[in-house]
Amino acid sequence: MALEHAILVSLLEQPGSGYELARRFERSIGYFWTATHQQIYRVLKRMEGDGLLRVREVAQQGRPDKKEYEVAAPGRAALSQWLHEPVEPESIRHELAVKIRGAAFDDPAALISEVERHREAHRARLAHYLSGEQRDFTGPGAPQPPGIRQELQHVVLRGGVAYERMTIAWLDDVLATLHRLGAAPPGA
Amino acid sequence: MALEHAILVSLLEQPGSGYELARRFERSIGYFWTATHQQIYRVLKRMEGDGLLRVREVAQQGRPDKKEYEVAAPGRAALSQWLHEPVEPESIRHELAVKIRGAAFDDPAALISEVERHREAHRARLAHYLSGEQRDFTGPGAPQPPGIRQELQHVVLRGGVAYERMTIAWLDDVLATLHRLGAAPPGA
DNA sequence: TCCTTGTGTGCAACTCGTTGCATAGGCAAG
DNA sequence: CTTGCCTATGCAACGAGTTGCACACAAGGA
Repeated sequence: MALEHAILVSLLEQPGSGYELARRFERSIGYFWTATHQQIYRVLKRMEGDGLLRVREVAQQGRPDKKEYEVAAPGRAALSQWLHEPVEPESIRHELAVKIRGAAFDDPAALISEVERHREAHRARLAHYLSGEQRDFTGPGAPQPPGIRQELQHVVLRGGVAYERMTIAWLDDVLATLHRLGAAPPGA
Repeated sequence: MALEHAILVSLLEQPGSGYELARRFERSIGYFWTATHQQIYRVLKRMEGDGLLRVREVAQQGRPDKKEYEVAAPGRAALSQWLHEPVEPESIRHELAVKIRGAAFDDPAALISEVERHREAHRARLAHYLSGEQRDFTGPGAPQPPGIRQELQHVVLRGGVAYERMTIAWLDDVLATLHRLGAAPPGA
């Protein structure tokens, strides 16, 4: 059900079409909740049917028409209700960790390039977060003083930054461990 | 498909029944991959049908019989193949982050108790990891010198510890932010 | 001219994952 | 002796999420 809520939040921040939402889910909101355009279109249709959203056909020039969605009163109420009920702390799912444990039954050194690839992806994401932070929150163009919305978006972004930094440090630890094991004789 | 691989790793570490696997997915492997017993039983059946696992009926006294699974040669090969192909870096899914951004459209202060609850859950998980680390890796009962399997399990556990520490620090940041906003006048 | 890229929406089929329920025996506490 | 918990396996139904494909039009480059 969380996709619904992520869509409500995103549409409250800014009304938009399914396509636009899909692109937001590649950045911004997508940093901590992912969805494909298929899923988004399907859920938007259902939410509209449930009266959570209003839709408006918008003609555009040089582009196909779009359906712009915005949050209706029941949608706002649904979000508010969800905010007041507890959600369970996340259960992490980390494929790479499974691989690392699995490497004990194969060749640990073969994982090195894979881990380096992940490290590079996280480094790039961190750089991306930091430039976004500069642009939207700490740079000269940022709203002064920041509103509640900016404050909350910023603290979420700081979480992303902390996550990436922690992950990069851990991947360095993993690489050091794999190199150490590569130097030692293999065996189960 | 990652559940299959997590099961292969877990059964290589120690053969066992669906029930036993389900319990491992509540600790150990479950720290970075979750699954319910339903899913596990279904996947075990499929994997056995695909020849990845061998099954053996084991009679027990005072308890129902169980089916003990162990990895067959094709299962080992499937794991090895997976280890050699790249997986995409994780897309995080963090419901609490969605809530925090959503709080801008409701009452931010109402989230405080929820965030505190999460903080407590992460604190408990960290304590649990640390005691497990002491028991299995850094304490006096740990194997000396550690084998490859221990080294890799340990580095994964260190990742869990780093994750929990980072998360607790971030939740403190979130709490400070929410308190600061609570002192200021509300408004969208 | 054709091919690719981008905007915009959507169906169909599938796998993954969750929830509720069912069965069945043993064991322990009230 | 009944209630509840633990071990142990499983079905059925649903919801969440992915993948592949399709259509339609516009713009730009080869």
